[in-house]
Amino acid sequence: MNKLFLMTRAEENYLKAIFHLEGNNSQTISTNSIAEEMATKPSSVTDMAKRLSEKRLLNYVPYKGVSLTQKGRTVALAIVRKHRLWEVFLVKKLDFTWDEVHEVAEQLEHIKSEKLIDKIDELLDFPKYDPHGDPIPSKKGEFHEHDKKLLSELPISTKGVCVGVKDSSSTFLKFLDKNNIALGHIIEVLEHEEFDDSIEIAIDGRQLHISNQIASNLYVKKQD
Amino acid sequence: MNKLFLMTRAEENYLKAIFHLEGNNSQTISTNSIAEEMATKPSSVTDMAKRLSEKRLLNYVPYKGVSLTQKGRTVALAIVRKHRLWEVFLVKKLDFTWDEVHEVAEQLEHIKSEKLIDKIDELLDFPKYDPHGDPIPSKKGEFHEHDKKLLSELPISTKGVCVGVKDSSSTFLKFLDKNNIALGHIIEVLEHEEFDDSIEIAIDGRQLHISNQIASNLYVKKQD
DNA sequence: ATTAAAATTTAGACAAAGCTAAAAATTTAT
DNA sequence: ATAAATTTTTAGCTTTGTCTAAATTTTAAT
Repeated sequence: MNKLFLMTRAEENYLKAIFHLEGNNSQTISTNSIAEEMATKPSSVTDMAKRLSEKRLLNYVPYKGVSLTQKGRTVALAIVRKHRLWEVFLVKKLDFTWDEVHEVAEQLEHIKSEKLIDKIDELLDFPKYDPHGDPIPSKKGEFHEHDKKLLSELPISTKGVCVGVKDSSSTFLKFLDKNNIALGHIIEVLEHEEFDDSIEIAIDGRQLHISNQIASNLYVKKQD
Repeated sequence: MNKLFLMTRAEENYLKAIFHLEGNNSQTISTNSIAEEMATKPSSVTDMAKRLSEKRLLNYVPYKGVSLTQKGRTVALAIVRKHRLWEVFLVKKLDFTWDEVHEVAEQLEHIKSEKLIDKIDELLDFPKYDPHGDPIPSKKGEFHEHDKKLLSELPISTKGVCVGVKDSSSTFLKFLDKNNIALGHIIEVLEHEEFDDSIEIAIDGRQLHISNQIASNLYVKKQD
């Protein structure tokens, strides 16, 4: 029936990377940017672009770039779904911290068993977001992003719930842990230092001074 | 430190296959038998034998056969441990049946994360046997087989607890399910038909007539 | 509108892991 | 003990996915 099963690991990784690069804005993606994202060489990307184009997973126009076909997007969504569900599993069931999950999920996302991932989904009670606040596509590929904005864009004296991180590197996540900043916490912007765009925030009854670098990597949902 | 991490999937599968072929009797294994076990060609086995020998994971003497080195045995045990722990996980936590787990565990056994498998082990409360009654090596590689014998070898009027299956093919396991034979059940041999070596057994208060083919694929532990 | 710079593709190589067909070694049978 | 049969290895080829270096195309700059 569907040939999604005979995807190689490399092919899956390319589709996933392109999915991430496409983001919302659906422009065409350069081979160069894919190479950078995947820590490989542009010439390797070209090779793979041809193969995936053969398989109707990518639209590829030489020298112009690449975009996911409908079929390619479906495959990419399935992988992202698996990746994020495994992340939730690791955190909720095995007490991994949110900075430990990515590496392992990169492996687990390639396990081929529809039943397995559906059972994991069920075990976790069908979570909508992963430990970093990123949305988890449903079995049908539906998902919705939080209505979020960067903390750095939140006006003074307004409050927001922390709903995600932009940078999910281990160092950033560990910094947040150390400062007791976690998803679900309410943050109020108290002051804005014009000189370096750092801000003073209130969180959990504490006051904290954070750099713009931090604030522009934290997503908040504006409170009504 | 240890290079166990840069094993490829193929290499791991070879070591596992050789481990299974070695069994208790520690003779040298022919390339032919490995090829058969792995559904591949003897020439491919020779190639891999050389590579694994290079890596000090196998003792390989051309034309004479192959055996695991201590290092190779350690790697093989780690893979078997992962395979069997995942099988328990699938059955106990995700309601897979014992005939469904093998295929998925074949994939999961290659996930590289010591923390992951140790947490799974803990979540399952350090099981000693997998769903087919095979022993699970501990983190240190220790395990002990049940003191089992084949049901076909149990004398008349003696009882045994069912502790494992020899054949763990889906068809055999489904047959057992259909006849309500599961690990832990007590079986008494009532009669022995000399003509075809079939036997009459009592299990769960029922009486059942089973062929020698069945009886010689079921392990029991003799009751005291 | 040329030219220079940057991005992209092509060509050719390589490693892993497999295959087939032929050659060599070992075992078995007469 | 030799020939036949079997097992094992070698040699050479294939595919996947990568790389480097060279060639080509596109974009940017004067």
